[in-house]
Amino acid sequence: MAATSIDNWLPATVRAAGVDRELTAGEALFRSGGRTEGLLQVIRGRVRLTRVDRSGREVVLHVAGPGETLAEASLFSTQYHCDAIASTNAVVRLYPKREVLAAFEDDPKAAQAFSAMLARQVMSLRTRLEQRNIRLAVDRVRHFLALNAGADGRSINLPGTLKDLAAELGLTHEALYRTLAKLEHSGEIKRRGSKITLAHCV
Amino acid sequence: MAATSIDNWLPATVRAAGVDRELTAGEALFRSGGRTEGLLQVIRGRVRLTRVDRSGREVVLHVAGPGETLAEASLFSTQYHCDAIASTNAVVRLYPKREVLAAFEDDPKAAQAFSAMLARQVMSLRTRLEQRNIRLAVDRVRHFLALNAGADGRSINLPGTLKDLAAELGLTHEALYRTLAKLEHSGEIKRRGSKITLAHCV
DNA sequence: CGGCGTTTTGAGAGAGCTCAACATCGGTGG
DNA sequence: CCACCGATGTTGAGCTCTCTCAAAACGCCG
Repeated sequence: MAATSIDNWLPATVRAAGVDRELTAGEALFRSGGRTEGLLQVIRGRVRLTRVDRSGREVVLHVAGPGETLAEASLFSTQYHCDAIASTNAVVRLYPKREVLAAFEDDPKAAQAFSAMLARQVMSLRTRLEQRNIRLAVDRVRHFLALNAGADGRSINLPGTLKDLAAELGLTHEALYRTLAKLEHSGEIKRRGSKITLAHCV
Repeated sequence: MAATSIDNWLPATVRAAGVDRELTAGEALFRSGGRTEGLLQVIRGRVRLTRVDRSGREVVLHVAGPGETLAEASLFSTQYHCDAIASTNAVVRLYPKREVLAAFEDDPKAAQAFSAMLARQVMSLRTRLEQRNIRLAVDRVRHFLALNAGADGRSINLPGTLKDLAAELGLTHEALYRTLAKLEHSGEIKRRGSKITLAHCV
């Protein structure tokens, strides 16, 4: 995930220009049609991007959590094309468009780093989408474990809670618990706290 | 989708440098560890990106179809980090790295267009991922229809076959047929060939 | 200790998948 | 022109898996 975060490449000049803003749950960060201001990053809480359809129903495009950037494409357009609403109390950081684009012009390396980050995000998202094509929970978990095995190819350190993982995998937490229990029972994996070890059939 | 394709922004100079290559099903386009050559686009057929895990099993990262680009991140790295294998007989087009990166250096606008395209792809992928979080087939189809309604907000032209759509939605084609039939029966939509019209409750 | 969130297990229902049969359509070749 | 074929579209029936609802054990922190 680190490679898909802006925190690694953002030039110091841009970083210094970052401005934080607090939002209360339900408050709009921006509205469709509004003038774009820059690159946004969620610091705390969650912000959802939505569109409102003809019949007035809200259609969710994405829910961004801490660390994630928001509406990157708006950097290259003058108006927002969806609404951003705080789902919880939240803090977002704004890097003004002027500074960001100027950094890209001055320093082709920075522009390239930005492109590289976006390209990695595309890869990562496509992989997660591929994962969702896997029907059976067991296979989906196996896919995740295989992809997230450390350098030794056998152990995985879970970053957050199992509930979070369940959400990322598109399973209920109960389904994930059961699946992990089954895998451990069958001897395919071993668990110690938030660490999982694959017992590869040699 | 058009906005997420390279066909719209790729400078003529780069486009002229494109080289096509034919692959037979099962043939490798590149292998993990190999030197990266440039930006790849699938013209015909399908190419899958995979990694091989410890136990020798193949883990699929992505399957790219006609029009899609492949391993964009490899533009910014010297080695591939996965394998690309033709799943069917296929034709891929290679835009040499030299030409592409040179175009980005010479013309900041081109670099920006590339970033913009990637940013739109990220948005689009996140939206599709959001869609997969929707459990019920009916709601998933509604979400798709709401997001893909034309300018009038009421009609949708299906690009491909319903089978393709089913795959994109993560449903079996049977489930999609049934869901559409149900929606049409209930009067929520109308179908004429590959065109669907929403009958919004006024 | 008493709450709160995570982890865990149980039982039941419902949704979609699987398998299967058939209709439809477009193209191909006799 | 018609028979044939493959792919798409459509509907039926049963089954399996996951979701949902529920309850309880566990750990953490005030």
